Amino acid sequence: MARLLSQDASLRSSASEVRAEADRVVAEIGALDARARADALAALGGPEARAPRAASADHGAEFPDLPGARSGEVVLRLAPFPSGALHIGHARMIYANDHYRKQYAGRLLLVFDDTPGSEEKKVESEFYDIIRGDLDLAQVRPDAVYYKSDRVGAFYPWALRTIEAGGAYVCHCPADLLRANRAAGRACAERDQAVQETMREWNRMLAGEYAVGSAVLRLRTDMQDPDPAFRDRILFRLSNLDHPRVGHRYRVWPMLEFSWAVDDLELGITHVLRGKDLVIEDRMERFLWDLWKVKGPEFVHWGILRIREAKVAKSKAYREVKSGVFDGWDDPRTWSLRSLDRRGITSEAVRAFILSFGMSLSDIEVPAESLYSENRKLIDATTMRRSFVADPVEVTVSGWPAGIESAELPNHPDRPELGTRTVPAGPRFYLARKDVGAHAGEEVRLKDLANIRLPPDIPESSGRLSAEFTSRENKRIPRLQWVGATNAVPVDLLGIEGEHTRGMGEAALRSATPRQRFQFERVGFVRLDRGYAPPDLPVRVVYGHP
RNA sequence: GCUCCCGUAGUCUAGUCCGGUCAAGGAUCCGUGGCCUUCGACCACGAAACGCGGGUUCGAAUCCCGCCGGGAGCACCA
Repeated sequence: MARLLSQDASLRSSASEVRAEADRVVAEIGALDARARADALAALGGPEARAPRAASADHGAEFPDLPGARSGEVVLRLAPFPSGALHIGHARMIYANDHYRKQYAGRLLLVFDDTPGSEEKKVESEFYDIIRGDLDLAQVRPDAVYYKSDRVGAFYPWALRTIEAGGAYVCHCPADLLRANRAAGRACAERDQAVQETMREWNRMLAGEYAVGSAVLRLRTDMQDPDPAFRDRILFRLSNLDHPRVGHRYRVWPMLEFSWAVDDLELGITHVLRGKDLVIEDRMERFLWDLWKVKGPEFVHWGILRIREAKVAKSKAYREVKSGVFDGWDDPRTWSLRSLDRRGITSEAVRAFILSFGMSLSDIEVPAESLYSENRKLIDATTMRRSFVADPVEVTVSGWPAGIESAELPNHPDRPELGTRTVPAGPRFYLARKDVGAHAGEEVRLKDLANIRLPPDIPESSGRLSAEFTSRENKRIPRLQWVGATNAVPVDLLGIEGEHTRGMGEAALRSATPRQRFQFERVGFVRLDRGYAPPDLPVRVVYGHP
């Protein structure tokens, strides 16, 4: 109908009649089956019937073309601050950049944004390697690596240029006064400073004549700027924090915006991809480039992303790791990339998960379930099944048929090509206390094996009890997960809240080696941390997801 | 408070620039059934959305205005 109207304006005035007629025709067509419809269409010489709309591989999420980008000429950057391991929150920075690098056959630079930070957020030497390891895990290899701390000297000429252009002044206001003035839109007396005076002051800063906190170089924007955040922002400040790479060599350090205004130029960055929490930095960089009369890269943003389960504050993770409350940077509670790896969550799953959000500017909070779903798609078909029971009770089955000493179980119920394993089966078993309690006095089936009757009274704490064999007939009664007691292995299951669950695993787990993935039936996917080390170290596995 | 950004099912996302084929597509989650000796996977079916109010138009998720809601920034951190 739309096509009719758009092609013949004269019909528009009688649109309601056209609609009625169109509805009749559509109803008529709708009554035909697909084949008749296609035939009729062909008879009219029309186009082939359209296939139903198809979704793309990335769930259809959008990555619009980068403005002005040409294949082979795009240069992007990753700019982590080395004060912790890379978190799942960093994954968007990593994969969005990597996605565009591939799309445009571009280059991706790793630039450690290692200016000294603050007392609360310090640069620490161990994190350079940790972050590079995290990128390896993520399977994103930078084309080159730079360090801001190597480039401090490169920033000073640009500071001079800014001062000469009349764009900056040295301010001695204490931090709180500076903030109050900014909020009030009030200029301090030093704002009128002449270029020559600023030059002298700047040299005094460099010469170390001022105490930390007593002088800053500020950009002269406009103290009446409608955005209070943009009023005369700071360009350089003094810091005497010991830097892991350059020690105390520099006292005058650029703020993030200034350092990037320079490096985005000097490193030849063509496109800056960042979260929209950093939009004011765009404006700062552009302001400086205008002052310097140069042209800088384009900016593209994404919205704020939160993972519902991963709301741990970065500073909290840092404290807990340092104090030893957390295992380390791969403790599941950190939600670091390495902790996901430890849980058996593949980098491909993380990538697919992140790319599913596209470059949307919406602020979103997603459940980790979506990530788990991606991982399941990737590992389910190749992951062997194993039995594990938590909080086990040893059950001895009386009347167990002689001759049944083991069972051959498939490694994967849907994939016979993964083979089978043989596990000892009875008369002694481990069953989960929870299962036994829920079916006291009932006949239950040991999954894939035989039926037994549980005793009516289950002692709260006893470690063992007895049951009786009933039959091997495949009855539709509750089926319980079991582990044959012979050669069973103690297992320590580390959960994502850092909790440990002790249980028993089937004999086949004796030979399992670190980094192997399994699905513990009815529990979830796990990854082995440490193999069995008798006499006292249980197999340790880390829980991944259902 | 000021500045900027964002509002499509429970949660993400496509569609919005260039109004009609969108009685809105996909994913995930949830429910039911199947397969069936996993609470996993797979298959089938089902439930589920254009924030609100005006306007323009034959026709609005799409354009305009107002409102409401959410987020971010307002560090001598990054």
